[in-house]
Amino acid sequence: MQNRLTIKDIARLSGVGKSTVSRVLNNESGVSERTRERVEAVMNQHGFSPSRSARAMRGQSDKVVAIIVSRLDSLSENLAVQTMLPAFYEQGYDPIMMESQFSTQMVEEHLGMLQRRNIDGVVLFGFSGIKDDILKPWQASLVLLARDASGFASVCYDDEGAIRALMQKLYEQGHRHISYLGVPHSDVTTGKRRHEAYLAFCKKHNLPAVASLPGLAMKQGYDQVASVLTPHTTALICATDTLALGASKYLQEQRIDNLQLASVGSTPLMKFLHPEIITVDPGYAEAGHQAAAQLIEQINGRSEPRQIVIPAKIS
Amino acid sequence: MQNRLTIKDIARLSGVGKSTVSRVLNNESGVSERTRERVEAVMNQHGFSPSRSARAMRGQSDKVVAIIVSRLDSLSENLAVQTMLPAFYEQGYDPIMMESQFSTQMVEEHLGMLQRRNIDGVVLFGFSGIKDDILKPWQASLVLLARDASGFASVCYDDEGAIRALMQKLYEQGHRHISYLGVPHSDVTTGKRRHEAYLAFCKKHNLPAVASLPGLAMKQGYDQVASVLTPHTTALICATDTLALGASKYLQEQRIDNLQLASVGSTPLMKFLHPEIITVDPGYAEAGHQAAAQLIEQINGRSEPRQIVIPAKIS
DNA sequence: CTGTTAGCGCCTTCAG
DNA sequence: CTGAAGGCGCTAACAG
Repeated sequence: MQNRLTIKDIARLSGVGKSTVSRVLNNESGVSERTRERVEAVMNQHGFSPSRSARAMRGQSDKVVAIIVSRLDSLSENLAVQTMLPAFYEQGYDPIMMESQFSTQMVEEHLGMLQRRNIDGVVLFGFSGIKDDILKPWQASLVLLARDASGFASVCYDDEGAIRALMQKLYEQGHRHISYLGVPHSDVTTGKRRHEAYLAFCKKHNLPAVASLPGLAMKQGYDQVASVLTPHTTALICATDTLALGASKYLQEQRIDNLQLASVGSTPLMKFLHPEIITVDPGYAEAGHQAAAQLIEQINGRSEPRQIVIPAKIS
Repeated sequence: MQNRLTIKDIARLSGVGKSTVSRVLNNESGVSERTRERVEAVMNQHGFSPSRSARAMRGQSDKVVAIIVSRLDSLSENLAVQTMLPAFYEQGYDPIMMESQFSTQMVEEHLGMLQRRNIDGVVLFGFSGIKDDILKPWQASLVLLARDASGFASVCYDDEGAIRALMQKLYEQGHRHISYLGVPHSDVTTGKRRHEAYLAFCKKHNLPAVASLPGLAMKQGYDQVASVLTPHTTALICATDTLALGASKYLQEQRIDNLQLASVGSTPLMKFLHPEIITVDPGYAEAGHQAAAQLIEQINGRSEPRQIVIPAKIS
């Protein structure tokens, strides 16, 4: 870890000047093919790699980004992060992880810390309560996930499309009494948009709407399913897989098995525990990919903040 | 993000020399109280924070560590990482995340990458197949989690104690036909040690041992439970919560409800889905904490590689 | 095309 | 106790 070579060494070893080595290193034009090859040979031979810190000091960028997840054990966020990591590595960025635990205060603290560390960019998994002005300083180097805000880059799921797809499927199967278990409107995407999509479909097809919006937690699903079940109910849509997990536990306990469950989010756990549930994949993997790509483009100044929506795929 | 202040600015603003500012920054002795206060005042006033890269360049350490998890969605590893992150932040270390997906090749690649980046240390969640010689170069700055290897620092769970505690509990409840669902011996800790602890208990108390070691996956638990159920079986121990999840799905489907389940690993998901299962907490949270602490001590040269074992807590 | 010359922000002698 | 000078590894002008 100690006596690593420097460009100076490489220069000496290949009989050229430091700057030539630097040019080769950065694939700059204006180096003869012969010289380049020679220098590259020496580099490989010694397994040379330039000092990050030194480059950072000159270039202002240390090629570090942060990913702030809400919870490390969020099934959906995991899927997104899983595709994000390789994408960052590929471009030479080191992703550091932080957990917000759905606390705006933690987000603030983390962002403060990141700013002091002069980090290149941030992917933030959004949740309700985050105020835009906290994010302001990051406008140019932030990608919001699962949430959008005007002026900020974001990668969102197609909340409306996802719900509509599920409803459509159930409708085609003949269901006419479909209940809904969701999240309060204070959560704009998972809460409001999905619920409204449900209501819209019901209205359009003249179906009775029976809904409850307890929250994101499994236990809330478990506790509240009963409240949306009527004697006519034949199907139930859950806004998230977590809610569906809670709901189905209740249904199982009550031995209610004449109900078609459907939910947004086809995580592996869900697929395994309840393959009978109709799910729609909001495209977590794709979202992770896009978020990383977008952030990198922004960092390199090759893109303005864009708002991306991932199409949902029924599965 | 652009024109941050430097110690030079602070020096000018407080009417001292750069070196004095540097001394204050590093809490070095040999600065008069008055000067120190003045400089500190200016620093706070301007929210000054020194450039990481510049310090790194001089000091060799950029205060970055890596955490290599096997899978981002591992419930147990998540719990450990959750306590690790704050511990690292507190000491000024940035933890970057990597996923090995149980592939030794990925581990190699990641470690190579980390070495090139001149990182300070690594926490590696071990699994079977990792060869010691790959880790050799990291001997001084690596902490192995959930696995041990001679010469390396490690934080392990008390596999034997955990199983014994579960067996003891079941035994006290009157169970005499306890089956076991585990992991192959190629996995030394979760596989071999736990299984042997089971066998030892059976032998000591003269119980019949009925076991199968399918693997780590939920589906394997699901597929293999049947093979360890005899007409006499009244209890079943699973080596991991994941296996237990798979097993209990099968039992539920078969409407087998006269079986006491027990498992190592009391993750929140487990607690929620199956509160009736007897679990023992291997101390994931504590392990994360200790791993971070140990790594930091090693980096600072304040500790040799130690092998730590976390006591299991029945819950 | 290539080498030389300055720094980037910080820490570390070495003189005052 | 404090300031000035030098250098860490690299990039970016500027000369050849």
